[in-house]
Amino acid sequence: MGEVKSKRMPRAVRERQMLDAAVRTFGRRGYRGASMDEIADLAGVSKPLVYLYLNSKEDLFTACIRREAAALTAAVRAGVDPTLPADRQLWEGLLAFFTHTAENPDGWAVLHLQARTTGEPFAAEVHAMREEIVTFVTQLIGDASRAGRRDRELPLQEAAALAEALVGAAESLAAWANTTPGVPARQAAGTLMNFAWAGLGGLMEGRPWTPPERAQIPVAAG
Amino acid sequence: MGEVKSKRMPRAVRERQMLDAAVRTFGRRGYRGASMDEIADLAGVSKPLVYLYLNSKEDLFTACIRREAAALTAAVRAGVDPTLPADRQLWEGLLAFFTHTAENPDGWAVLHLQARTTGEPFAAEVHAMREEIVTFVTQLIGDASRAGRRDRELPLQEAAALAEALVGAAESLAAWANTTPGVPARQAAGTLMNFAWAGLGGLMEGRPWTPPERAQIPVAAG
Amino acid sequence: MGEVKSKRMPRAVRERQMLDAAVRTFGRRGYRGASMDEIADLAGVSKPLVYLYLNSKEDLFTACIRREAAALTAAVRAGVDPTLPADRQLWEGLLAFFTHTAENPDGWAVLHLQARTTGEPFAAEVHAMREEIVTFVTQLIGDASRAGRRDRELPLQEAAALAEALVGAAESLAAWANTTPGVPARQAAGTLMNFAWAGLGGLMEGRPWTPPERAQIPVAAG
Amino acid sequence: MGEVKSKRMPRAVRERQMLDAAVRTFGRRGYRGASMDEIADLAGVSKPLVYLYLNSKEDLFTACIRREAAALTAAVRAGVDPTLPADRQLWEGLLAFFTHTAENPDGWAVLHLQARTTGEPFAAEVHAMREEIVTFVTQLIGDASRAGRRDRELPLQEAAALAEALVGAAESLAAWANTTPGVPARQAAGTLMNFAWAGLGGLMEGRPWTPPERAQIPVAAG
DNA sequence: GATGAATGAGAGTTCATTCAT
DNA sequence: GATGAATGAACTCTCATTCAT
Repeated sequence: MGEVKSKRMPRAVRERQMLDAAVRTFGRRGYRGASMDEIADLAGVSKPLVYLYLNSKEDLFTACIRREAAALTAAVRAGVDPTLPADRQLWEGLLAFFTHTAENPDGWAVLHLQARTTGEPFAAEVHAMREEIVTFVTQLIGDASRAGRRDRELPLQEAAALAEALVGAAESLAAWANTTPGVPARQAAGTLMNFAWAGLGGLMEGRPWTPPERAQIPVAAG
Repeated sequence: MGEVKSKRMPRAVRERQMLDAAVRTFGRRGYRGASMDEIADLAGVSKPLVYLYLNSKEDLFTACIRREAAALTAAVRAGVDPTLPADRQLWEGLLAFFTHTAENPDGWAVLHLQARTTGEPFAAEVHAMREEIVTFVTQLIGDASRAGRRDRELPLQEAAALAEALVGAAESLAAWANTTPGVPARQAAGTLMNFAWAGLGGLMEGRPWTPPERAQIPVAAG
Repeated sequence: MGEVKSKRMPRAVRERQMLDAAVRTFGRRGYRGASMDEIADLAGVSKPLVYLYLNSKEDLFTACIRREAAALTAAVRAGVDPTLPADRQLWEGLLAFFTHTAENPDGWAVLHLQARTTGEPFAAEVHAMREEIVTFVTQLIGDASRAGRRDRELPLQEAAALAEALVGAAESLAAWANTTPGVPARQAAGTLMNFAWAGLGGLMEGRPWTPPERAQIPVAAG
Repeated sequence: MGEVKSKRMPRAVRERQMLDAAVRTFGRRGYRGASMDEIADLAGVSKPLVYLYLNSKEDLFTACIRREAAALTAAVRAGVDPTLPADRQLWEGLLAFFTHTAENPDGWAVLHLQARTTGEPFAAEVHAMREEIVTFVTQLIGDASRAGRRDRELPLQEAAALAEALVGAAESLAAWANTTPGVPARQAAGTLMNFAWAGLGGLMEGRPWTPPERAQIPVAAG
């Protein structure tokens, strides 16, 4: 015996196989470049079964987006301890984010590259997830601001713009880290944390942000 | 009277019309989502003429990428005065970049969103342009570092990673500024300049980077 | 009732229908003149199904050539008894050849007219089959020569050239017999056999080749 | 000085250039495979000029057929001396035929391969020319028959069928001689003359047809 | 007389999607 | 529950043909 012909599997399992195949195919070929044939083949099922379970290409893509978005936000949430100070929370969130995207490159490609370029029904889906993260970061920045010097608290809109920049930088660095060999998640997170917290100015003046516990987080390599 | 049927135009003019239409269509629909029919219609010509002048969909897309990449780098180069100090150069470059992308949203979409997701022949084309910019920013960071405190000069690899983060942040902010109404190029550039130069830490401690001339560049609104 | 919509047939049957339609269409219109639409219509199926089963126009044409070439050589081989003397073998081969081409005019047109004019991938396919036949005839001529007067055995090259002429004459006569009404296969074979074996000189001197069994094979009609 | 831009040529010359280009292109690509663009390019003129002079692709192809057919029949006619005995006339005709087709391979391809496979308006054009030649050969065979033994004169229909076979063999040998290197026109004509006049039987019994002294065959070279 | 500019019509091919079994 | 059979619609690309200059 063996799994040569593993027919008659419970629906949930089959569905997961299909989504796995779809995420991989959409992530590499894009929405239009991916064909239902290829996805069905990769999932090891017939095409009509894909339609029976997932209705249409649109629905299938949406299901991929939702699953991957949920997985990413869950991973980040799970990595952050909300009782810690803001900078520590940010550090942990970044670490979780870079780790998850590195481990799920196809899922990340679906979210970051493909869903955003394929047009409205899908872009909105991703936008919602992103908004959640940006809001979280905005709050973090606000908290840190209040906990810092009292002279000048950052107004909300300013904090939002900064959160946008920070999240954008993280997204770009994730793509860069996934593409460039030898750049682990921890290092990407370190680079960005330094950049964000100390700024170029601070870095050049020898005042880097210092990560917790593991004393040395090198900015790039060395 | 009336330009109802403005036929028979010199080749150069028609070609520009076609590229304009193609950039707009590719930018909004993506490479595969765009149809040559739609492009020809939008350009006001017949499909065969598009093929006569631009050869194929691939060639047309490549021509779009090249034109837009050249326009963007030209705009940034024109905006920067290489005799100024590094932070001023960065500021001017960002301003030029945000201004140009705001004025050419479709061109920017082609470069940033579509070309990178459509696969190798095209992604490489954009990668070359981006590399040029990243190198420029890396040098800027290096220069600033050498001009600052001598205690610790940033190593090249560190500067490169920071440049990557900075460029990535700029790219993301450009998309954000183009999408969010009421965020002009100047403000996007200001936010990013502050973020990069002072860092969140610096900002929260009331040490923002101060832009030249026009005394106050508020981070977000104001 | 009625077979108005006889859908859902097994693949093998559909494939044969498609090949039949393709042979007919290619035979009459030529490779380029035939459209996949027409072939699909004639086969009673939709175009995508033709592509699903036969891949491309090129592959479809190649499949036609192979099928018809195999059928023709099989028919000739089946008609010839290799234990008989050379002239009897030639007679039987010609008879089988003219009979088969008369019964499959479209297949013969594909092989003789269309495949040879459509360019290299296809011409080579037919050339191989023809070579087989020419070789067979060359051997026959050589055998007959050895069995005849010993004064002068035909050298191989001469036999090959004669075989070429004989096969060429047969091909031309096949087209003529197929086009001219009232010229049955048996008569075409008789004419050629006389021409080949006795030559014009022998015929005019009243020394025709005499076919076996059925005493009288008239040269043309009568 | 210099023919760099040899514009403004008399119509007759331009037309000949176009026909030359057309014969070459049609001969190699076939009617449908040849594009008016390629023909105009090869002729060194613009496409509208081709249309101005030759009206349409159909007309152009017809013009090619007519010109090449006229040239071929003229060459054969010029090679034959009608005062000689029948076998000598046949020999001279074959020699002229093989010589002309060897010297005009594209023209021969248009007549023999392309025009016959492209469908009715064109096939009829070639058929007429061929009929002329077949009739000529039929007469030759009849003459020879009457001049030979009186026992049995060949009936007309028999002579016609033999003429058909002879012409068919000649056509096939022409293609073979043009394709096979090292087979000059004289040899092809010799092979066929032997085949036709003596027959395989006669050849094998050592009674070949003997060509006239080489001296007075001025058809090809000398 | 000669041509650059332009197109209507149709070709091969692919794909998301649905029955009938 | 699962699939082999089948298709409507759309897409890229080409070609013969014609104006306007």
